[in-house]
Amino acid sequence: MNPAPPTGLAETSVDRISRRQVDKFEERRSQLATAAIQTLSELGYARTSLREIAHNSDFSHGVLHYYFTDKVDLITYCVKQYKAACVTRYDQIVAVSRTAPELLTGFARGLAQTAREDASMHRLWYDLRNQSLFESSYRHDVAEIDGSLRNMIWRIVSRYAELDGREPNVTPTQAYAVFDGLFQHALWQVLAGNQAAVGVLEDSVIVLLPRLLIEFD
Amino acid sequence: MNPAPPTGLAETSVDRISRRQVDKFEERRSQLATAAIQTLSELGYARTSLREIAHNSDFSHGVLHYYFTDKVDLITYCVKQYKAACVTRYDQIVAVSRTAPELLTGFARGLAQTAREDASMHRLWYDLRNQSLFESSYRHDVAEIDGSLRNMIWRIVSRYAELDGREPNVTPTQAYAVFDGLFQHALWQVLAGNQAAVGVLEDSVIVLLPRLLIEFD
DNA sequence: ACCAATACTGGACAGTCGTCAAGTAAATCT
DNA sequence: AGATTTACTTGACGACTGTCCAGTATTGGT
Repeated sequence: MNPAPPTGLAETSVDRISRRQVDKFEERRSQLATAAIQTLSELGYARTSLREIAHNSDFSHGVLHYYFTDKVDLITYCVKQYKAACVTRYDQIVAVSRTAPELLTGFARGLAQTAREDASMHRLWYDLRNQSLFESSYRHDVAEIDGSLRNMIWRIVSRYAELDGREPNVTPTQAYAVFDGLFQHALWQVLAGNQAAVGVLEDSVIVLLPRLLIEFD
Repeated sequence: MNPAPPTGLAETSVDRISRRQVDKFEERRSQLATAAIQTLSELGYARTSLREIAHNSDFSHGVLHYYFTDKVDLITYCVKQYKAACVTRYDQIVAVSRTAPELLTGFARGLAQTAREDASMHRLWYDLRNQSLFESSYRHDVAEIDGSLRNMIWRIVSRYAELDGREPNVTPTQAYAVFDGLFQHALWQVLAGNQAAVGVLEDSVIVLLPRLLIEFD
């Protein structure tokens, strides 16, 4: 029923057509996934239904089974799409920072801004990560995103160490766990109404990141 | 319909009777909550139904509305009951440790053991904490438990500092966020099948706790 | 203009959900 | 022992769920 993906290497006219179809197909999938992500971030996994997702899109509920085989397929697709939008966020801070303090404050401010402005999006991430503890269907993709986030944090930590002329004294996993913990708690506070928590988060990052490097002798 | 709680100060015979009834009432509530917690820790919030909870108890599904007004009431009760069993866990380690290294290894080992043996229980905690980001009904009780856990961590950190003759250099919130982050990531690994993660957790705690104190000059 | 393939709608399905109430069993009191 | 309250069961209710499908609108090739 669904259009087949492009098959051969030589691009015949048939292939060109089917590729255009596949592009449109992918485009709509992405569009529906966006509506799904919005719904999920508002209601949470437990209370999100396919009908509600469709209601937040321009289409009826039946279309979801035209573009996705089932609910797991849809949400898996959402998780992957979320990743693409999220992971590269801090690489620019790494790129532009010329000194260690500059990178430090930039990173801290970036995390704080994310907690302030993208709170719903990130509670969705934590919700889905938690779902993967119960439904193994999501585990693989969640692990992939988690790894990407860990790498992102590590790029920051190791670049910070480099700019400061020192060496990291923790593993990537440890660094990620620390900042993830800080961010998560700030997020909880923010969503509970405590806007001041983003300032606390910012300060915490500034205090703790330097301590993840080896001490001066 | 439900027996009233004890009313007055002077304990008449009527009061004694009603208190006995209240005790039995509370006992059964606790019993049902235990079945609910077991179910929740196995299936997660999103897939736990009242019928499944009743199925994991000795009673039929109708009884749940005899002892709880609705689902929120039941789960709120579960959250509170969970707290009582969980929070005091590490205080004994603080009490018996005579030296800083002893407390350090005891704490690290305790966390690792918890991640190994009570994994399902704790993924339930994270699941419910996450639910509270979407359903404000649970927010108050979750915040209370979170505060208790933070205090528990802080007792360990401050006692560790005391035994080591130094001072903590982080806030209670920061310390809690760090160890919560480490624990959560280890828990994810364990539930994904990577048993080695508990060793990593143990090492991480031993590496990081000392760095939460002010450095020697 | 016609036709076939694609895109989408909207209703129906079987199942499950939380909730409730009528009815039975058990315990308690007089 | 009989009467009354408490404890619990069972079946039902309407609402909602994911899934599927027959049918309609839309598109694009010829």
